[in-house]
Amino acid sequence: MSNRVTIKSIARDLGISHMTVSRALSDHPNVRPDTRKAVQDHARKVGYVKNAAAKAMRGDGTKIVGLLLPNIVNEFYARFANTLAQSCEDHSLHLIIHLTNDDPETELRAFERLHEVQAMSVIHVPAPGAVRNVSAHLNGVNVIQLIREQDMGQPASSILVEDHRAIGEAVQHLAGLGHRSIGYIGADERLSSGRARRAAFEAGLASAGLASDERLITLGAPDFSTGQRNAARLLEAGNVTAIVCGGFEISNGALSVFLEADQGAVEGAGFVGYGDPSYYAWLGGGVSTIAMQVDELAQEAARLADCRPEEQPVNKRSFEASFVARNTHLAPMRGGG
Amino acid sequence: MSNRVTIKSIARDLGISHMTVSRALSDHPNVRPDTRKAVQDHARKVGYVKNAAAKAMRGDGTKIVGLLLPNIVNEFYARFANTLAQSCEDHSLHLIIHLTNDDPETELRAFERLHEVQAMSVIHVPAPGAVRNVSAHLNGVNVIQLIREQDMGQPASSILVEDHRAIGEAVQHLAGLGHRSIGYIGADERLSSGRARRAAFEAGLASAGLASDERLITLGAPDFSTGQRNAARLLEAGNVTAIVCGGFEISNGALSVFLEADQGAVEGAGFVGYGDPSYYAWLGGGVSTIAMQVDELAQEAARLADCRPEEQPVNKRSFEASFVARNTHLAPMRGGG
DNA sequence: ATCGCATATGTTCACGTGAACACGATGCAG
DNA sequence: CTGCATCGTGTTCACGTGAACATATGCGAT
Repeated sequence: MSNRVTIKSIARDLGISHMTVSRALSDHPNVRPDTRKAVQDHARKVGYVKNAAAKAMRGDGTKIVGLLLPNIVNEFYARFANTLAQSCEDHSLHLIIHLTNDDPETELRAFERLHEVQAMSVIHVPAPGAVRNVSAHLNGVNVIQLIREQDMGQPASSILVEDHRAIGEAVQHLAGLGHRSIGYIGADERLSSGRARRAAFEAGLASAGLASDERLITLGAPDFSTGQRNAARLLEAGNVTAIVCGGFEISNGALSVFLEADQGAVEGAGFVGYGDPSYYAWLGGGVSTIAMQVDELAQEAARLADCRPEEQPVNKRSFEASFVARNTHLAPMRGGG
Repeated sequence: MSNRVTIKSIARDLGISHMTVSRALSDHPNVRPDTRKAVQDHARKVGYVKNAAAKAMRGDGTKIVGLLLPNIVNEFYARFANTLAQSCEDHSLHLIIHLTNDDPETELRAFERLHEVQAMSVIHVPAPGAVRNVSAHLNGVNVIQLIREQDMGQPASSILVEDHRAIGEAVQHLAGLGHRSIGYIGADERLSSGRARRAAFEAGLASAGLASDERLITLGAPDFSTGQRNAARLLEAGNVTAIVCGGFEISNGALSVFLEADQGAVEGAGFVGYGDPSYYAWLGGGVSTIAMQVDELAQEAARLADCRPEEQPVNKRSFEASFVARNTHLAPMRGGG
């Protein structure tokens, strides 16, 4: 049935020892050229593929990279995963995906599953919440945090988005359009990114000469409904003429409120999203937003992941985000046909 | 360094044989209850996690599922992968993702990589092109084809979208709006789905009492640029007043032409897309399209994947697509701010 | 007491790979 | 032609797990 071709079966075929085969296939110098060629030719003919499990058992490292994302539907994460998968191909890494839904329990289980397969590296967007007892699963694992930083009880590399400047520009852009009451919707203080973006927003207000008003800063979980709920609340309260978003899902949620609102309700209201999915260029005449260098983030992630943990120094890199000005005053959706 | 907790290290700790530990952890009956409890407690305390590689080597099956998709940015594939990943979690399966970009060579390499890790099942959207010599990598693998069918030189299950009726409805919907010259953009005959959708389109024309015109049926690779190029061509030629799409990427490409065109160029032109990403509900006032039961497809895929190949009978299931009527005459993008 | 059987535990082995070591053959310096 | 390095190849072992087989203990029936 599952008569797999192994180094030993090749050795039997050729009447030699399995070590000669092993050496020939890994281009070890101490093999006669003709032996090497015979082995390599035969291996190709019978379709030999190395057994990753056997290598893993020897402690040679698994070449498995785990990816933990809140979800993979949001286009930022999807695009990140897409580029990462391609880069992993280039690095001969196996990419295992787990979705956390930003839930610490689910994240913990994902780490455990990755421990099972002895993942070499784990790239993850840390879920909000207290330090979980993941460290048991991180022994000898190369941990790479994405976008957010969180203490894991052991050294970890991180790949961050530096969006301070871009968010400031967004606020100044809105101020330049005459907005004086600008609301903010972001993730709460449990996330490092939530803290940083909120600070960037307030710094932006300050440098635009506007006062910061606690009531216009609305925080919550980094999800669609937080965006939806808070956008509706801010607009209904009527004490805001523009909204800046500080999160991918939050941005989509808030945007949905703008697009589905009556024309009158959001007439003249300004909106700046977060993240730049392809369709933002079209929605409502073009959504102004904060864009990040997704492909670069992913390539850097693959680069960091392609190292045995012991030889990977802890590494921290930031990639600058940019403000994309489009049609900041969105056109709501035309009445459906 | 990597002092992993193993069944043997636990045995040493407790001064018993590793087999007693193995039996206790797998709830084998022949273990004294107190021994079992002692082992399980200790295992939990020291954070034992089973070694997947060792199990794989014994031929116990790897619980690894490979997923081969053209890309993971298109929201259909992203959503499929998202639900599949969650379902795999439920089934305790490890999900490895590979992107084929619809290229047979890349697909072949992906199969080889999955062979390396002895994937138990592979779920894939077959790339267009001739039969590749993948069969060498499919020994003892549970093959599940998604959306498209292609001979792999060995039995394979398949999960398909039955879109004949929905495409027919789309054509009739357009005919009902007065369109007489309806163009079609789809994948060419190398894909089973390309053949089926084209046939469905022509059947739709027939049942709407319209003649089929070869020149209005444009085929190509299942990608964005095919949609873009052919939509532009059909609209410029001016012998078409509506377009039906037969592919996810094709639909996005064609849609981009509508949204970026001058108001005059597409005034009154009808459009029906393929696939139903969330933003189709908003773009251009709402895009009419063919929607599929993505979550159901993914759950069924996980179900089929969670079987040792030898015990998985070949299985063929179809899920009915539906036509979603929205604002069939799209509003182009308003001039940007 | 002896046998037989069930229960609980221990020992050995295989899986595929490659490091470590062992061995014979060749070459070359003394 | 001896001694010793080098080259090509072979043998053994470990990695973690669990099946198969082996052993020990207890207990009831004869």
